Parts: sequence; C-alpha cells; structure tokens
Amino acid sequence: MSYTYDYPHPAVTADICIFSIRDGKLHVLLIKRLVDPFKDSWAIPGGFIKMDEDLIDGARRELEEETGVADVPLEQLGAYGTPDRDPRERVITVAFMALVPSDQMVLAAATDAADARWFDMDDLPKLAFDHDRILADARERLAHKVTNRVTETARAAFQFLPEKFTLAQAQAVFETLKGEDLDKRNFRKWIAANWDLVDLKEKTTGGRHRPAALYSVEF
Amino acid sequence: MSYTYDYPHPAVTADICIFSIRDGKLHVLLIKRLVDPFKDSWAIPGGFIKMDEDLIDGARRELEEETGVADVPLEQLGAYGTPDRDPRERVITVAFMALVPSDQMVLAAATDAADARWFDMDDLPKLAFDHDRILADARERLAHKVTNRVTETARAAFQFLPEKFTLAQAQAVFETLKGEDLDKRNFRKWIAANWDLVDLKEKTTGGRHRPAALYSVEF
DNA sequence: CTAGTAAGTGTCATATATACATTATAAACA
DNA sequence: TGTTTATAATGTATATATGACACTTACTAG
Repeated sequence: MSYTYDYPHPAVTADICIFSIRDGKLHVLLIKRLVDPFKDSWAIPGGFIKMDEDLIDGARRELEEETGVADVPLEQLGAYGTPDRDPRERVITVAFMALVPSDQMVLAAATDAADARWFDMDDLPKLAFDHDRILADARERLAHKVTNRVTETARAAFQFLPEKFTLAQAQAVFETLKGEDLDKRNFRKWIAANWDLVDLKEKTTGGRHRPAALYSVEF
Repeated sequence: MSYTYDYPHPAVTADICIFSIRDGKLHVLLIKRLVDPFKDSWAIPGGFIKMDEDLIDGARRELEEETGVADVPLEQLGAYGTPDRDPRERVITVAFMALVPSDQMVLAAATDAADARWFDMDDLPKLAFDHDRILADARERLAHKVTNRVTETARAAFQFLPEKFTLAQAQAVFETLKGEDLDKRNFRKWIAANWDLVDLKEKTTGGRHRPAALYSVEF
C-alpha cells in the first residue's frame, strides 16, 4: 500500500471578502490580478493555501500579501468548487469574510497584485472567476449578522463611528451595513436595548438645526 | 508563464454527516475504514473529490460508494483544513450533512468501506481524524435548523413519523432532533401554528390510557 | 369499580417587531 | 427680531413569539 493517496489533487485557495464603509457607502476590497487567468481583471483577494498552514492563516496571509491589510477577524463563509470555476485547472476555494474600518488603512498592492482598491458595492466591476457569486453570498451574510444578535460583526459596526457619535450617525452606519432604511424610533429603541451607550451630556453645534446628543459605547 | 499553477496541491475530500432517528434516538451513519490511516477505525463517510465533479456531487458519490445511501439532500457545513488533520499528507475536507429516514434503508458497505453502521449519537466510538469535531458542529447545526423556520431539514423531521401520527409521537421526534425536552402545550401550539396538520378524526386504540387523536401533515 | 397511564387543554408574563406623527432647537437669512 | 429650514427627539399601539405552569379526561387492566 502506497504512502500517498493516488488521486489527482485540485489546487486549493482562500478568497476573502473584506467589507468596509467609505463615504457612507458599503465598499469591498478588490485586487487587480497580475497574472492569467483573468489578468487585469478585478477579483476578491486570495491565493493558494500553503501545505503547512491552516485555511484561515492562508487567508490572512494572502490578504496581507495582496492588499497590505492585516489583523482582521476572518469568518469562514464556505467552500466553492464548481469544476470549471478556474479555466486553468481544478481550483477549490474556501471563502472568508470580515468587516473592517478602512480610513487609516494603507493599501499596499505592490507585491502580489497589480492594484488594490475599495469599490462601492453598488458600482462593482466585472469580477474574475465566480467571485460575483461568492461576494453576493458574503453580502447577504453580512446583512444578517449585523443586527441579529451581538456578534463580533455587529460590534465591528461601531468602528465606523467616531469616539463621540450621534444616534443619527449610528443609524446611518447600520443602514449601510444592512442595505435598507431603518425607522428612527425603532432603531433608537434597539440600540439602547442592545448596547451600552453612554450619554456624554454634550451636544453637537454648528448645524442649522437642533443639536444632537453625543454618545459613546462600552462593550 | 507556465500553464499550471506551480504550487503543491493538497488532497481534497468531502465528508458527510448523515443523521437519522432509530429507536427514538438520534443516530449517525459511520463507516469502518478499510485502509490506513485509521484503518479499522470508525469515521464519517467521505472520500476524494474527483477532478471533474462538484463538491456536493463528490459528497453524494462517496456516500453512496461507502454506505449505499443515495438521494439525500446534502447541505454544506464548511471546510476543515488544519494542516495535520490527516497524518499522511495535507488533506482539506468539505463537510456536508443531511437528515434522512433509515428504516427501509439498506446499508451496503461492501465496496469502499469495511463496514457501515448506524451509531447512537450518545454512544459513539472514537472517530478517525478530526471527525468528532466535524460531527459536533453538524449536531449543533441540526438542532438549530429543526425548529428555526420551516426549512428542508425541519420538513425532513416528519419522515420519522408514520402517515397517521399522534402529537405525542411528533413531539418525541422533535425532542430527539433538538436534543432537549419540550413542553407539551407549547409544542402543540408551535406545530399547529407552523405546519398544516390534518385532524383525521381517528383515534388510537389499545393503550392503557386515553386514546390519542391522529393527524397527518400537508406541506 | 379502582388504579394506572397517557391525552388533552388555556392563561399569563415577557420579549420582540413594526407602524406611525408631532414637538423641540439651533442656524441662516430677510 | 422673527421667520424659515433642517434635523433631533420622543411614545404608543398592535402583532407575534416564547416560555412557564396544573388539572381534567378517557381508556385499559386487574
């Protein structure tokens, strides 16, 4: 009996959907591919799993190599393995996702990708492989996670708010992540019931309207 | 530029957790391994994905080859790829699960496994690889799916009931699948609200107690 | 006819979701 | 200074889901 499995092996990659809010709109981090297939196409970052690294570690490494983005709390989305999803050879990919702040983030595309940029989710380019499907699945999952219970993902939403924020700002963030408008009064009830808001007893100034109360969160 | 990716490739398998109720207890379908590693150990069925088949098709094929079980509605659980989960070489597995009736099912282990048997989930043998972890994840998912909304999995629960069943029988099935006891009155409210039960105007006989009304379901 | 056993049934409290309209307060401007 | 404009702030009613909880009914066996 031989000591290696005598079956042909597919390639295995990890692909990562990184979401952020920029300019009040949901964005996703895409890279421009450096090599064929789909050279010069946009794609979600990802690459080959090394033989000695765990799937999530491979995902983290590829993400950093292609975009410079590090230290994000990835969550597995699932495996995608339609036989012809890669025109070169059989490639099975394990998809991950995360929600991160991106303002002070410096994208470093140089090494393993021709470019790395944030794209508005409402204005996406044509994507390589089956990445449009993976991304759609991730988008759906994001919307569910953001309000359904107090998950890591929901907590990440507050990263898009300044230290001191108004409830209107918070509502805008959650609306962006969910992809739908929320009722103001119901949102305020929800956030007060589910998060530990501190009323800072300060108000905004300068607006041509009634000033808003400022809050901070404690986790 | 070469036409194949010059990275080493891991092996990729599909592993399948098949649940059923037998004797009123939750069981899982395991196979006895025919070859090393873990020769003669029990394991959840599974095997190598072929180069031209989709993940779910590979899972279905392996399941049939190793157990004789066919035509089950598999759902993907996720990918497991810890580097040393297989002592021989790097193997990444994609796990699937399903809930099926098993009474008239004939297990045919002969071909690709030394044996195939149903095991009581409360009396499992030591499992090969990391299959205990995969199985634990599947068990948890099953419990959630059975009552949370009207899913395929929830519908499958009725397969464990005869054409005409009492509400007590139905409750027993759902208790087994959830792994916890349910309140009789609350269960009756729930099943009446969520399923289309037909009161057959018949009653059981022969019990040393008050006869029970018989129902059937319509989907 | 009595004992045993499982069937059958309703209410209250709590939590969550959703719909919906008016008043309050500051800045800008005439 | 007072009028306009823009956003902030607030409460109630309804519907639905969840979970706790105890007594009466009806058959069988002895």
